[in-house]
Amino acid sequence: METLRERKKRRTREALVRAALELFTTQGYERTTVDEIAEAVDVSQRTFFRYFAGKEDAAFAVQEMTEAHFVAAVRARPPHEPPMEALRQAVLEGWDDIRETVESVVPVELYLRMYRMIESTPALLAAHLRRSAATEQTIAGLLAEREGVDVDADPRPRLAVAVFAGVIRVTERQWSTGDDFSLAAIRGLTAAYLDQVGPALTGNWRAA
Amino acid sequence: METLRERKKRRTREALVRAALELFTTQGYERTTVDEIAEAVDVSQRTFFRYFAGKEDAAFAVQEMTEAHFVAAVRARPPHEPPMEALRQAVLEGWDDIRETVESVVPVELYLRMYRMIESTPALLAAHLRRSAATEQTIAGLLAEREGVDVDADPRPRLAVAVFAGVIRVTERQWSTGDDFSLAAIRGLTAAYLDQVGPALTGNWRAA
DNA sequence: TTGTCAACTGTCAGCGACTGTCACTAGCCT
DNA sequence: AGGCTAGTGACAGTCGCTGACAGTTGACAA
Repeated sequence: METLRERKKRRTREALVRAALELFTTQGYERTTVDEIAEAVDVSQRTFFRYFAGKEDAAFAVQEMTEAHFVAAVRARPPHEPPMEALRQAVLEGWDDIRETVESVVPVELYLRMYRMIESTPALLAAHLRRSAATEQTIAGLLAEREGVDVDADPRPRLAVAVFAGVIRVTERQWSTGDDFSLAAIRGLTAAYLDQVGPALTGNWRAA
Repeated sequence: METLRERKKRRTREALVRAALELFTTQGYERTTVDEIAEAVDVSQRTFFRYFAGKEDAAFAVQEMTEAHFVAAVRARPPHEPPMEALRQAVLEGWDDIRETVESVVPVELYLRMYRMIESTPALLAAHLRRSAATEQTIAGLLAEREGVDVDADPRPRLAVAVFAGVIRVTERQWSTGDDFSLAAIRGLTAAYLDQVGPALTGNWRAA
């Protein structure tokens, strides 16, 4: 069972995340200082840095949970599914699950606002892309294992994941700049865009 | 013609770039301070920041030239070429041209070392990915124009570019972690990986 | 050629992110 | 109850970066 000390720690951490996201999404990321976040939770700046490696870390605390969920979702896919189909299903079916997990820490609405803030803040976008690249590595490893090929010898796992991730990026961007921020919207976009990959690669587009 | 002032400016800037890349590649990016770079060229720290928006900017000074070249190469492709073919040719044929341009500022060997440093330094990798994302936007616009479609209404331009960029990323990574750093090597990898996209997307991989 | 103007530059001062150190408090465990 | 230790606060210091101001030097006209 959870000791008092651990409980306090978890509370402090979650309070810091909530305060950080709230401040980031209202004043902007750069204009929010670590001191402000610490003060909002009534701890010292030094303590903030004991919970997070940096300001950036706090900003991605929730994203980290969703990434872990996606990886788990891919891992849970039936082994007979072709690679791209497994990725597709994992991302489409994962959202409801993710929603619940997120809600246990911060309001989903705050999570969505933060998502947009990441997309529109260069420093955060850069960090997001780097983190995505790391996740891609993990997924590539999973696919290789599923299909029984060697990740380093066979380029197909990494290529498939890179292509998939590229589509997801376009989807994210479109969703975050649109005006419908519902989960249904991003699911619809994801499915539609994945279906458009084939047409986008073949021939020229004037014929259609 | 170039005035004395402009000549001095250009020399200072190029000296700063060379000093920066030299220091970054030998001591590492984080362990190199702006003061060191400025001191190596015998200017004040303040002057460094008048030439570059930040330490990061200096690190990507050369990359910026190659990106501009790639965009120009795509723009120069015959309009009848299908989109993906235009990108492929632009990247494969662009290298020799780029090599010359790079050489006019820093030794190619230093450029290659810097490339690897970027791939292996999280902060630089993040910046690199963000910059790539920006370039992707530009290319997507070009493709849309070529094909006479609307970038915002038709997802295909962005999807095609995202897929292409994903493949290039995998190629870059493979090249920078391998042991053959020649231009021929990266050209070969690029062609091979682009050809592998189709197979990577369809069916499962065990059959092959 | 010379004087004026604008462009560059150096110096100084300061902010914010981040780190090391050290003393201290508060939960844990016997 | 009392020792042990994880967690914290306070303080000082480094580094990236910016603003303000003053000095210098090249450009260009008279």
